Amino acid sequence: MNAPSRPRSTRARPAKAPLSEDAVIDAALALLQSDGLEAVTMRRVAAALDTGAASLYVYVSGRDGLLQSMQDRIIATIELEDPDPARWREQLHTLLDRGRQALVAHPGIAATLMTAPPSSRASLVLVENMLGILLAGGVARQDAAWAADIFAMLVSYSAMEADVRRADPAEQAAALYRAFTALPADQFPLVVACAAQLTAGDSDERFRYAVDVVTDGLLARTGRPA
Amino acid sequence: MNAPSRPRSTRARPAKAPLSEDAVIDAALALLQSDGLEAVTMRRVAAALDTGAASLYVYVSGRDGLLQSMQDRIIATIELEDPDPARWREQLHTLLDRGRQALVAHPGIAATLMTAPPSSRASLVLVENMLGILLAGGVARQDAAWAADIFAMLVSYSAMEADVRRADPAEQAAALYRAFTALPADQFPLVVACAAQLTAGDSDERFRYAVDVVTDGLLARTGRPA
DNA sequence: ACCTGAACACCGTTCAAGT
DNA sequence: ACCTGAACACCGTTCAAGT
Repeated sequence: MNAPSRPRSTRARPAKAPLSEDAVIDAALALLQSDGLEAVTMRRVAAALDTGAASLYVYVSGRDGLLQSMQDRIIATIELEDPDPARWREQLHTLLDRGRQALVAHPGIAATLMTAPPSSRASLVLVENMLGILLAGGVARQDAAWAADIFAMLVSYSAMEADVRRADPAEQAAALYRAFTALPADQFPLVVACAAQLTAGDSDERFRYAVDVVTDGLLARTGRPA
Repeated sequence: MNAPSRPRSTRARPAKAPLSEDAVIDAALALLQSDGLEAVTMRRVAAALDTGAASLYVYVSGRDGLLQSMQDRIIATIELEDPDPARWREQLHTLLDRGRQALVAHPGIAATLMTAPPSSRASLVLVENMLGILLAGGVARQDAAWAADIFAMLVSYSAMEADVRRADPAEQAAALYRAFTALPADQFPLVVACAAQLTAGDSDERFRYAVDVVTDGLLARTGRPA
């Protein structure tokens, strides 16, 4: 049973890549995309690699470390913008949208960004780029620094919202609208009156709005004494 | 060994409250405050109530339901503001600060708000109040509705940041500053140059800033065509 | 030197069996 | 009718024992 007639080229055992940190992260990302975040367990990732959970600890410090590495890999794929004072605001939108899309492409990862904010090289590159764009826009250093934090939060939050609303967002919004309008108007007059506004927009529109509001707020501060 | 001489009033067995949803939530909140979020397990909550985990399922739909109920209890404690056009901006800060403090007083609960946003009556009351304040400030309905979402996010995020920075925030900021200034200046010129700004401010200051920026952004839009 | 089976100390949730 | 012990199907992590 051990001398198969299958042709044995130099690549006879094709896939079965040797274990490595990258292989572990790849397997974990594949699992994340197919089965969601709670499927990313040490045991399941190991099973996907045809080994036991214990073997992963050679390449990864544990589940939290693995999640961090996954974040880094995703963040590193975000293409940067070369700051241009003539179109900085558009560049900001482009960069943040790319970040949001990278997270949305990996459902569940956004939630991990909130509990364990990334402090990796990849995220620093992003901060550097964001600072460049904001400073190109004439935003003061302190404002740019604190705004970078706010924008990062908007990206994560919006991606999380998109994760939650993935299934039939229009129907979810409609259900929310019905729930709001059905509330007792004497107790929730404004929620009832603003039901349409509260449920308006998909997560792209809401994201764009949030970025615009913060940007407008920054501009309102520019050149104004602290 | 079973007939103690201790005086036996009508309250001989003092604490041992009968199980109820409130009792379960109380026990869970106590555990949250003393041992953190990961200590809030069905088994440990049950143990604190001198029973088995299975007994909790009569009063609570499961761990997620329990966490939701805990959120609601905390949110319900937030005192509201009576919207006044003359001082709406101050009222907004007051309300949001109260929300933030309520979350910070229960370390770990903020993280659960991000993954499972509250849709309870208590949070609707808060949205109603926020809308009232913003509309009193002359903010347009659509802006107020979307801004309510952004402010809620700022509150949760800031509380989460405070949770993370609980231990020695000044030293953490100093360590971050050292890390930033130690970066290669050719690759991260702006992060190095803005190290002081990036690490400036405690979480109260950063929170106040974020609320102010968003408010300024809203005002910049007020009366401006969409 | 490298890898891993089996164990440890936990989880949330269910349900048959008890009172 | 109410409660719960014990079981089920999982976790992350460690480490002695194997190759």
